[in-house]
Amino acid sequence: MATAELKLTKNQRLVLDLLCSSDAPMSAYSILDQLRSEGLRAPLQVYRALDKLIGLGVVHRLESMNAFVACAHPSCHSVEMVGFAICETCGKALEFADNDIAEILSGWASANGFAAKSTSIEIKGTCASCQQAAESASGAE
Amino acid sequence: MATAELKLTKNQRLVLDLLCSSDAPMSAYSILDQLRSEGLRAPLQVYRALDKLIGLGVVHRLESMNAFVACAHPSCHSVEMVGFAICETCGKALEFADNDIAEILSGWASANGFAAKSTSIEIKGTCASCQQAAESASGAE
DNA sequence: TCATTTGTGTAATATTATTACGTAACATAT
DNA sequence: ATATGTTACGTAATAATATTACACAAATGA
Ligand SMILES: [Zn+2]
Ligand SMILES: [Zn+2]
Ligand SMILES: [Zn+2]
Ligand SMILES: [Zn+2]
Repeated sequence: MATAELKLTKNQRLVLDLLCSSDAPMSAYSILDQLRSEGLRAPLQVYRALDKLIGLGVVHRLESMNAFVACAHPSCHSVEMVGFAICETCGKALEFADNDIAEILSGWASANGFAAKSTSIEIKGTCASCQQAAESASGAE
Repeated sequence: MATAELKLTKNQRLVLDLLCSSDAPMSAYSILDQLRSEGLRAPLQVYRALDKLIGLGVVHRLESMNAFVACAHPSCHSVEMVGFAICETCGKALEFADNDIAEILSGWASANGFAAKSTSIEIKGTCASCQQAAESASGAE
């Protein structure tokens, strides 16, 4: 994560560091709860920091979950197209980037006269490790 | 819209018909307000109807807007992959289906051991007619 | 210095969604 | 017909998520 050199305010830094240390997406209010000890008191302090970080591309919003996650990519913080595979069992979100999809989507957009600003792809399902866990559990019964 | 032959309850029918007659996505609470005259009183009545209709594939949820829209496709009501281009100016949502994208995404999923259940793609931007309106407005100044 | 932008803190409020509980309608198998 | 299981309904209360409004402070740049 090459976010250390970013010039951020105290609140923005707190939120970003927390998200980076989390292994799963967090809601704005759980971010707030975690940062009360650091002096944050109101939802707006979190939402403002999140807005800025999302604008920088170092945090993404998971639209389908009202949750937020640090960008998994070391440098290329895309705001234009972001994709996640979200496991409904463990709650983790795998970020992916796919040029082919980006091209098809921008092709569709230009063919339809639509000026795209940002695209979000969210796949819901079960991740590999949760599938294995489920298999071995049912096998052991 | 081939939804007439669907066997729905009164509340489900009310919600679906309202969404079909709307030219833009609606929030659950605006659906409720529109249907108060028909006897609906509580959010849950709307959410329950929406859950059912979404399960049938005749209504989609726009994750990024907390809004709901009737499926634009006459027969093939896909639950697996749905895509929308959402205009941030007029609020309308254009539904699209793209086999190429579905294939790439399912390819990514199987390569990563992820069992996908549903996928949502949401493109935010400006639709063709709103772009033209903006152009002619700036040209007229 | 002055003006502008950006960020902060607090309070109040708006919007979206769910839980809990009891009842009614419907299908269908005995 | 009656018992059973499933689905839907209505109401109330509450939880979870997000925004508006206002006043002030810090950083930025001419
Ligand atoms: Zn990213
Ligand atoms: Zn998992
Ligand atoms: Zn559809
Ligand atoms: Zn438009």
